[in-house]
Amino acid sequence: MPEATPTPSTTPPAARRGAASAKSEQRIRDILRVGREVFAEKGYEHATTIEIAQRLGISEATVFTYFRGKRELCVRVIGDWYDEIIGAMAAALPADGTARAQLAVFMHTHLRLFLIQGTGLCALVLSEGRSKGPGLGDAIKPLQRRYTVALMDLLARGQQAGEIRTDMPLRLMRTMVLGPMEHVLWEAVAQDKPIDSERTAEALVQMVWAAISAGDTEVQQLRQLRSDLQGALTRAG
Amino acid sequence: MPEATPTPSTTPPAARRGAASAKSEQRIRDILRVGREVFAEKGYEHATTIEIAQRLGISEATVFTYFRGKRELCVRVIGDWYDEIIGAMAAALPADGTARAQLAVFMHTHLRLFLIQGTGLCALVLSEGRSKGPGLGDAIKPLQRRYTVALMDLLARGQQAGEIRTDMPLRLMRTMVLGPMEHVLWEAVAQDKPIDSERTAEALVQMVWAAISAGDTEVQQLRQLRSDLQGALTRAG
Amino acid sequence: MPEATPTPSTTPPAARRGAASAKSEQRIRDILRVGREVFAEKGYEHATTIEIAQRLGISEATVFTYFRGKRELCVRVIGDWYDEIIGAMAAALPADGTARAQLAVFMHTHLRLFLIQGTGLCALVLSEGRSKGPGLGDAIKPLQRRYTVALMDLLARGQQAGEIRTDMPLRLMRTMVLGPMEHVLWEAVAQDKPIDSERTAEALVQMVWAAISAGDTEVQQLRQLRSDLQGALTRAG
Amino acid sequence: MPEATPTPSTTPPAARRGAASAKSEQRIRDILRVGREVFAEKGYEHATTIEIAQRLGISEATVFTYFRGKRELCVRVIGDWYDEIIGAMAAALPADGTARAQLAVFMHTHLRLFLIQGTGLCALVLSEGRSKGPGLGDAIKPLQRRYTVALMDLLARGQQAGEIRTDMPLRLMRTMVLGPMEHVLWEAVAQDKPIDSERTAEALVQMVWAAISAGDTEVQQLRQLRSDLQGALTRAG
DNA sequence: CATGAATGAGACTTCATTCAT
DNA sequence: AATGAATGAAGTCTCATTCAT
Repeated sequence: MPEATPTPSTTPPAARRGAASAKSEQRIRDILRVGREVFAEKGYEHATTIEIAQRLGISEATVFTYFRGKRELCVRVIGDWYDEIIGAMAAALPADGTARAQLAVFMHTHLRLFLIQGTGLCALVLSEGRSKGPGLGDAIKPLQRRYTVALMDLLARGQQAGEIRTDMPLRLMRTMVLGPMEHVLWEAVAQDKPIDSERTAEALVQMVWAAISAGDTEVQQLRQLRSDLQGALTRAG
Repeated sequence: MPEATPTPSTTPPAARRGAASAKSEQRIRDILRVGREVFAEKGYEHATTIEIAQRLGISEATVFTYFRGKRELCVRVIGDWYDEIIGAMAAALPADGTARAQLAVFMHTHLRLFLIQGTGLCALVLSEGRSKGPGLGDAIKPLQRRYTVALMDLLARGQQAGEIRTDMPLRLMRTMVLGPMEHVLWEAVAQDKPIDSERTAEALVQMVWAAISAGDTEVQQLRQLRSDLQGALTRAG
Repeated sequence: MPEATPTPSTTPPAARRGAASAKSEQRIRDILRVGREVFAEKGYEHATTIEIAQRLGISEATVFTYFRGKRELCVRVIGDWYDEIIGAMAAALPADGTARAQLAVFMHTHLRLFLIQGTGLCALVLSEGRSKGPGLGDAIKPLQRRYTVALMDLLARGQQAGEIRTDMPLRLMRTMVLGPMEHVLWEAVAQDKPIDSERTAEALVQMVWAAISAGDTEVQQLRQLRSDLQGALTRAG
Repeated sequence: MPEATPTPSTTPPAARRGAASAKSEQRIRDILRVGREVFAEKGYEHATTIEIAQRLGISEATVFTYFRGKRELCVRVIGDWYDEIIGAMAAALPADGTARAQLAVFMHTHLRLFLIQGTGLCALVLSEGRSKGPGLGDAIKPLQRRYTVALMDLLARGQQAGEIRTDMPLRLMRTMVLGPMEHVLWEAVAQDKPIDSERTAEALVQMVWAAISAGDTEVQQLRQLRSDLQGALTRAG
């Protein structure tokens, strides 16, 4: 589905012909597929165009026939990947249900998606998300934002339903959801040790929910009291 | 204080330097300082030895007089930085106090430390933490472990004191603490927009504590707090 | 003829080259030819890849397109040279005949071959034959062994035929054959003065043969020769 | 004895003071001694001035206080070594006696001298004997010539005494003596396997003597006949 | 006299990218 | 459309050598 929308943001230098032939579309898909492999395995800097070409048994120059350069290819790879996980997440998230249930689905799905594709792409995105200069960062950020929209909506709806606490900015609650999962994924990457995504997700859901849920009224009020107090003390310095 | 222990892990090229004179120590400090800058700005791969030399107005060869190579310099840079933050954290953490108070100190200190030094080094460590080959990964991991020891101790003591839940593995609770903070730091890095470290830390502490506290205890403490407060107000007239 | 067997021992960098086209084969030959020149003139250490490239009017990078590195190129140069002389020697040596006749052919051919190709390669092989580290030594030794096999066979057959003394180890007799020739070649190299290979070879053959022949046999042969000669003169009237 | 004659061919840059102090003479001897070690182990190209300095526990610069540079130091090292072996050979060679006896002494002594010092210096001399450019070659050649004078005299006297054949140029007979010994030494170097110098020398003496001795009159005459015949045939095409 | 410190001059090697065929 | 071939630009690292102190 994602590749079905050949975002022409990346105009190949030569492939100017209006409609891409079936053959050339296949080529593009091949390069994207193998490019994803290589970038995931090696990271952006250590990936080489020649390795991508060799794995496909094609010439290095052919890669440049379809993509303006290494960076553009990588941007496409990451873009396609985001398209996939955004799509998969949309398909997995139930249209309705409690916020907690939706959060559970989100987190389970997130961990599964990121682990399924190997942790390489996860690392790629996390690593190259910065890289000042003319890096990939600028291309990646919008995608990340698009991806987190679903989570933000979920959280906002939870607040309106009174399930999720309202004394914290949405931004920070998003962090409470995504941060632990990224950390877990980093550990998996670093140790190259696959984790039990289901078990881990379930445990994290429990803790995250405890962190962001509205709790019963009394507790909520008490928390508000404490928060006010601390703020006052801080200001009083 | 951390640099006061000149870890001789970095032997100069062929042990050219015997006893470090005042001048050579200054040179080493200069190179480490500028190296930290450049590695933080550019990341390991994009940093170049020539840039480090040029910023100091010295010859590239001089850098190699004091450090065996680019990798060794970077390892030393990261090592010194870890020494600093581990030392600072040790100095900041109170010897006793409730687990919650200690956690609050830990998180406030963590965010402050990582933001003070610029986000570059944070990014460097997070990025190069993997890097299969003979990368920095192997040199960084032990440092990270050393750093998180303080947190693990804190959590374990909290469990023994009944403050922290015991139905979750320590590892995942560590993730609940570090994950959100890393995520917040990443956002700061990506948007190059400084965050209010104190406010953010306070909010995160509240949520993280809700996630990992023994629960019942929290309510009890809150009630105690309300009770104390009312008593105080009464006494204050 | 030797180059006709494109020993794929030298895999191009990351096997960039698949099937060798006519053009690329020509390039490889060019580089090998010039590489042979430069290595012969300068020796391994003093030869530079940039000089090889410049003499061909090509980029240094092109050299590395066809050869993995300086060492590999040099190994290939030496290997090809050995292939040539081993082939030439095999072609020159008669299948049968007395040991003395064969030795004469061997020595004449040896001197001619080593002088024809310039003494540089000879010096290269002799010089770099050691070079502890990861030098060329390990690559050269098997070739030298292959080359001397012909000589060893010759000597062994001579012993069995009773022509060559059996009171000395084969190894030392090989030394008696090769040593003087190498010495003569060294002198030629050092003085850059070409020698009369035929005359020198003939003289050396006589002395070497005196050193290794079965002795009694020689006298007998000489007497036979005189006798034959006298008979021939008589018949010739 | 050799170092006792501080050939001022190598004028140290600074040590201009007429009489070298005892202390500075010791320094020079130390550097020469260690330099010999290092050059012997590594060869000229792979030896580094810093290693020589480090083994002595002195500064690299100090080496340059006493020697103009690496090359000059190496030339002195080789020169001193030649002085030693020339002196040792002179001491070993008997003033009179048969040519065969003298040859035996010469060869035994030669092999012993070259092996005693390790094969490294031998390899150094043999290797760097060439090296065009501003190599060591030019400095080594005169020494080699000086060394071989003793052998040439020996051979000439043998001819006059009728012990050594006169149908070969002296130059080639010198080659018959030195060549096999160098070859044997090369093998020892290449295989790093020490050889039994006495046994080897004895065997070589026997063969070499067979090669260059006058033999009895009949044989000599027969050889002359054969030689004449071959020459005639060659000329006749 | 000894040396700590600094460096200029290269060497080898990698890779993304271009272009004629 | 595909590619063989070529390369510019850059980067890391080594070492003999100089000089002020």
